[in-house]
Amino acid sequence: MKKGTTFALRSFIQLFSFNARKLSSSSITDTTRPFPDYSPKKPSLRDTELVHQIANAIKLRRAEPLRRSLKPYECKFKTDHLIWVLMKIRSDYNLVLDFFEWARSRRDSTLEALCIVTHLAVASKDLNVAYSLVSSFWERPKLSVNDSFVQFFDLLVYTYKDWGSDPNVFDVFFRVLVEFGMLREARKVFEKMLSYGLVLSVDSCNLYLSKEKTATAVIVFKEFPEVGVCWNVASYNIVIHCVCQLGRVSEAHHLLVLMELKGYIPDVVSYSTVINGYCRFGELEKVWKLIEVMREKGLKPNSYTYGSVILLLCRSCKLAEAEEAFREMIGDGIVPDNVVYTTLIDGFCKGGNIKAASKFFYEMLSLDIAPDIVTYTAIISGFCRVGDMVEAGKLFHEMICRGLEPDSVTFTEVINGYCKAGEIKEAFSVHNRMIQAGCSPNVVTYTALIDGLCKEGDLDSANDLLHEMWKIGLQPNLFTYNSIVNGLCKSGSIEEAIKLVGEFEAAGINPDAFTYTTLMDAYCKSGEMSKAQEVLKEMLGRGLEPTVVTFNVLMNGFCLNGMLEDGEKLLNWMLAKGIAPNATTYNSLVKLYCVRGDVKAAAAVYKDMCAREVGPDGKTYENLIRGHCKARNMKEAWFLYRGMVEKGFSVSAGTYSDLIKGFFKRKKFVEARDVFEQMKREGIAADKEIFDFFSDTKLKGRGRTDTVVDPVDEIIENYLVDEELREAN
DNA sequence: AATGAGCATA
Repeated sequence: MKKGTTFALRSFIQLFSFNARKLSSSSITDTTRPFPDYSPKKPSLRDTELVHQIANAIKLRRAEPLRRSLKPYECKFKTDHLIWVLMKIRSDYNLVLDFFEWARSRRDSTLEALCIVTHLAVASKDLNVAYSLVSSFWERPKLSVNDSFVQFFDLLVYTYKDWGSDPNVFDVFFRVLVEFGMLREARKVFEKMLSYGLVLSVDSCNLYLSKEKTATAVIVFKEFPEVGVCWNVASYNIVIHCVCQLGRVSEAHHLLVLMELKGYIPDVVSYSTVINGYCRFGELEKVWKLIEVMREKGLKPNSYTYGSVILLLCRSCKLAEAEEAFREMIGDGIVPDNVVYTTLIDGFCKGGNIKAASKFFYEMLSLDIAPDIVTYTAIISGFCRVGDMVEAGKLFHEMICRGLEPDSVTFTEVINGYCKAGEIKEAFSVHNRMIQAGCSPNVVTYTALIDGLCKEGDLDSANDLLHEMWKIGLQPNLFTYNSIVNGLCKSGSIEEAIKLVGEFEAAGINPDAFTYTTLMDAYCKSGEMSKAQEVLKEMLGRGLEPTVVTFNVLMNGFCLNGMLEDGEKLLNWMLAKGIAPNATTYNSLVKLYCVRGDVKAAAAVYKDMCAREVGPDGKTYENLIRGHCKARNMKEAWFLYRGMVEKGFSVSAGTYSDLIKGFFKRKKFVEARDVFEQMKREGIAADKEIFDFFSDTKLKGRGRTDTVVDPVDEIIENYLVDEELREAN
């Protein structure tokens, strides 16, 4: 524990502020209460004799174990004697501790004695022991917490004058309360101490400030100086953080400026906290500017500062810049920690670039930076996201082997991964393991399972699970209901879904943009565009903010239904309204143009999206490659394929097929085979069509031998076996 | 004194 410093408030002011003013010191005596006198019960003659004997025995036989020295007195010793003995041995602090422990072990201790020993510990500057003595009071359950607290505190005050008179004791007491989350009680202690003319140390007040609710902390920060607390830089940092948490980042920035004007020199933490605030609200420009300012002040951004910036860049899909910032940080001589690595890993996983994420993961391993459960959860979720449950399972196992216990987040992530991969059985088996491991599934876990069942079309089981949730006392939330709404929609029961929305709304859970977007999507896909627009109207009427996805659903609807003009109109409308389209928005249009055979138009859309700095995703590439392959424009298709791989997007079996077919049509057999080999290396099985291409060429003798797949090629062989089996059935 | 992870929509 840090050493606390307590000032006698009034004398502090007298010394430094109102040096020679007697008036203030006389007004002090008016308002300040003196500490009470200590008047213990007097021992009887017989007790005095016993106490004397005990004290002498343990003092003289200091070298022996206390238990042995006290053996002769064991029977006669009563709780009342404890304090009288302590009075006799108080100058020998270590003896006091031993004796108190002895009395405690035979349950002959009192709260008053605990207070006395605490005072002696503080007086001996043994703050750690003082801290654990006070803590021990709350670690052993008492009848009523509140009563005991008052009792404890009153006794501490009562014994103060005679047993130590070291004001640090109240800092210790206060800190324990704060650490135990008893903030109201801590506050009471603070105020009581004021009435005795003592003000607790800044360090203790900072601890309290950091644990208090954000809004309260801001108020405390304003009020405490009035009673004599002199805040320091750390206090400012805590409050800056609170103000950021309240979403008032510019105010926090203002506080940063203000503190400097008041003579407190902001440090790296002050700047980093405001920077982190701006990062949370996506104000990248202000972030760069502030980093510049802090550099000018001679402060070097550290891994926290960079971590915040990197997180923002990841969240805004600027992964290349995130990596750039990371390299810059290393170039700056800052050693990255596991948090920064985890941020990057998670960022790249969410951006669909599992390769880059893995690269960072192994990079951190090679640097001996130990991944923790958050890191593992991030990388596992990355593999889950791309549907690679084999790798996800491996990492899950590896993490357990490293002695890291998966928590409910990790388990839920894996369960969700299996659900999304359609492996519901596996998901439930992990669910069972989770329970066996003593980890309780929560609403998120159940929602993942329900969503998985819904996507399987097993709405009955989903419903059963919903009832199980109720049974074990878990309240389904909006996520849970939205999953079921989606399930109903996908199974064609849009009306049922709408009924359910009405039901949970009546139960006090209001539908959100997700709910409405799901319903819109259902109508779009069933070709009922006017109904979809009605849902949109209702959603807007309720003041719900549509998201890009809402418009993407609409865009997808237009494109699916061949309403190209409406789609283009929607895009322009979005641009005019300042709603930033993303890759999915453009993908719908790209796809429609490709389907119509208008690759030129598709390429124009692609160019447009790039010009607007919307990064293409895997789907963009897939659609464009398919379009170009269909148009036999293999140069362009190959270029896009290279770009796609370079950016780390995984290439699907479909895209490989498109390329192979395209090359075949162009009679580029070497290229076709290269792609096929690459596909094999990735462990992706070719479909029948591709196989036919290769076998046809072979049969017809059109291809050169080296372009033909080896007849013992395992994939084809496997395929043949499969086909034969299928045909046999 | 300040950073990182899970569930719903295209």
